[in-house]
Amino acid sequence: MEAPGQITRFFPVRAGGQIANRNQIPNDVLVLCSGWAYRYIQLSDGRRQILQFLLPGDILSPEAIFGKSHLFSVKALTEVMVGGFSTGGVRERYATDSAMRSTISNYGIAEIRDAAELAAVLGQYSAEERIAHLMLRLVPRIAARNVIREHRYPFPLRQQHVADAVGLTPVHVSRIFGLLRERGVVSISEGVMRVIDMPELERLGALR
Amino acid sequence: MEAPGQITRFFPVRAGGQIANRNQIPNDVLVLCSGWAYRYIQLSDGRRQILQFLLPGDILSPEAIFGKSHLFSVKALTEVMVGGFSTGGVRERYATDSAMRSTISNYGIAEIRDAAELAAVLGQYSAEERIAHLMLRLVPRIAARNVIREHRYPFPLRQQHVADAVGLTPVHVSRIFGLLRERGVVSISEGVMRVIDMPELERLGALR
DNA sequence: CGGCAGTTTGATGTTACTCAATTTAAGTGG
DNA sequence: CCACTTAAATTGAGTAACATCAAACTGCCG
Repeated sequence: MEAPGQITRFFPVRAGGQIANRNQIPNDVLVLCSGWAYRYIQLSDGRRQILQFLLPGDILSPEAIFGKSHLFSVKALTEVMVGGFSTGGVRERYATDSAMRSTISNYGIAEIRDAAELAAVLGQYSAEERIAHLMLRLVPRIAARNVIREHRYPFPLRQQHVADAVGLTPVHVSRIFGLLRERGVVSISEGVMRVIDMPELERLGALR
Repeated sequence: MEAPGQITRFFPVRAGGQIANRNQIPNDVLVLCSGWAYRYIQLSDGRRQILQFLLPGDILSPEAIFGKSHLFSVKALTEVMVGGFSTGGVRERYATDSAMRSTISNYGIAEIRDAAELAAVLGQYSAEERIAHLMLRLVPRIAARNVIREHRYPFPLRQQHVADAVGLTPVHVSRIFGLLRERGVVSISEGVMRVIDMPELERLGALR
């Protein structure tokens, strides 16, 4: 067996490309090395729910650690590089290394928390609140990976992605974007999100 | 230290009573021994999202295993009995017993899957589909714990609980219940859910 | 019998969806 | 550099789904 923790694959995926399919059995634990991706659940009638946007360093398929079939499908949003660790190696370390166990269990708990908060937002929040919440969650994650000047965050999502993430139509997302821009809260265009009034964004979107 | 896996507390909670609060640090890993309870996230303006209904045998607070603060609040729906295991004991077994690790990690994965599916339902499904989905998920879980005759399932939820679980108002839940009853799909009254047309219920509520 | 919590029903209001047209932005090939 | 094409975003008008408000009804318990 190869050394645990070793990257066994490293490959590019072009923007829009499929990286994993729900219910398939994974070969590796996949990690996003560069670019953006997203997890989603596809319904047979064409609707889909985007569950999480993934940034460099994120694990694409946490369930793969335990050799279970994929819980979600994953697609590349931009051009990405993906690294793959052998599941065997990771599970080996999970069994023997208590620091690794702690890392993985914390990761799992964060996943549960995020999914539950998303459910609360989708169940209870209005269109405006949902969109504000999405922005608010992305801001610190983008900031952790990019140099941010003048509150301008790289933002490669199309309005269709936002719509699928918050359970609205792209048309309605466009209207809300217009509203938020007009009211001087955030302004999204040309792949950049500019946060103008952070306190207001928090008031709208924070989970309290 | 007490023997791991030992029940250290065992206590009743009356219907409607609080069992755990989000963000508090848990003392024990709590297990529901009898009755119904539910996990939810409470918002400061009074709205709340019910995330899961809990039946006997369910762990009320899975995150407690790792000593993290509660991810959700928990309330008793009916009168319940709750058992508490010391977190220390469970974590001890988690570290040393690989079967225990596997059980817990599977449990965690199921939690992530359920929360993600809930998010998909809340984000994408119509009122009717959401309610059908809720019923559909409950049916096998109720059946595993009760003798079912003539497709009649014990169902202690008030319409307010259903509303908070699917993100609708109680008034609208009442209308949809009326519709489903009239169309001969399911009929809910007096604490009993009667499934009349299971295939139709699946067609409406299954996640495909 | 009266009171209370929960459900049902009706009327009306609001939010978000649908459909369709227009504008904008970003290529692409001449 | 400029028509031409195409994908994405915006805007408007009409509609459907769900919320709100309020009243009536039900079953239950004292």
